[in-house]
Amino acid sequence: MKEVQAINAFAAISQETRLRIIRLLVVTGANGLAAGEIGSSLGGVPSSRLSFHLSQLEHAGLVEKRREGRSIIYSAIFPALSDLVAFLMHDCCQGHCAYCDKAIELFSKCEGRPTSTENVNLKK
Amino acid sequence: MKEVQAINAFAAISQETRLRIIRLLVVTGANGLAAGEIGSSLGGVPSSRLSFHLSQLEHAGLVEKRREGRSIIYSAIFPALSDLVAFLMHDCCQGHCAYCDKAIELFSKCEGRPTSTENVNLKK
DNA sequence: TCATTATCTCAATATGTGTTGAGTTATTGA
DNA sequence: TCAATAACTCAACACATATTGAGATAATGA
Repeated sequence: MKEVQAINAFAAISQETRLRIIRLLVVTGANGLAAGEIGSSLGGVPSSRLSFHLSQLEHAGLVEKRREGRSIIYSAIFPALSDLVAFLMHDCCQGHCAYCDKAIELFSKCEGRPTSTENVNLKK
Repeated sequence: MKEVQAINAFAAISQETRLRIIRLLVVTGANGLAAGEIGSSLGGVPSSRLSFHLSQLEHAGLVEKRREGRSIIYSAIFPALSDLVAFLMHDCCQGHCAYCDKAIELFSKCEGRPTSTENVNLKK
């Protein structure tokens, strides 16, 4: 991940509505939610505002959309989120922080689907 | 962590100079760096600008400072960074993503000091 | 005490961002 | 084809943020 991308991504989520959208989509997972459902989950965000923020998030590379009938379904791009975290914590303690190293590795495995604890093996 | 704090933190790191400062301080670890060292590591940021950005980061709760002689030493607040990541990825896949759950747990253990892999145990 | 170094504060300016409302495009079912 | 629904685009305004330079404060060593 490049610095500009990281800056754009952080800028995207440093706004109330957008942060709420992303957190909602993180909980929702890979299936995503229709724009309208997002708006109502967030307590009735006006459509023009919602649309504006969704396109900001899309531009920042954090969400993607697909059309399904009348609806446009938005979902979080999980690798983008994990790259973002990795960029922030890169080389923690000069690369000698085993906690962060391992955490970054685990995040990168998330694909927006429920995972069983059995898949989580700490030894490489 | 509250939403406002998260928004302020993300806003703080969505600016080139500040993102670079934080990443530098993450690599540096708990010992921190003097303001002047930060400025020169970043390729000569003018002092008034550096000072402005450091105080923004401090306000956002991401760095702390202490005086040592003439210098003011800044260091990253590691728990704040891990809380931030946790806030973003909270309840991933409705709380059924074992990767993210574990990653969040590991991040929270980082204290800005090198860690040996022996300390990293994935079974609770 | 004085000069020096390190860092911060402040005000002015320029630039960027969020919100709003009106109007537009796309899809569906009658 | 038409009405209804879902979502988007655009322009205008208000507000927030970054940069700059000048000046202030704090600690050190001679």
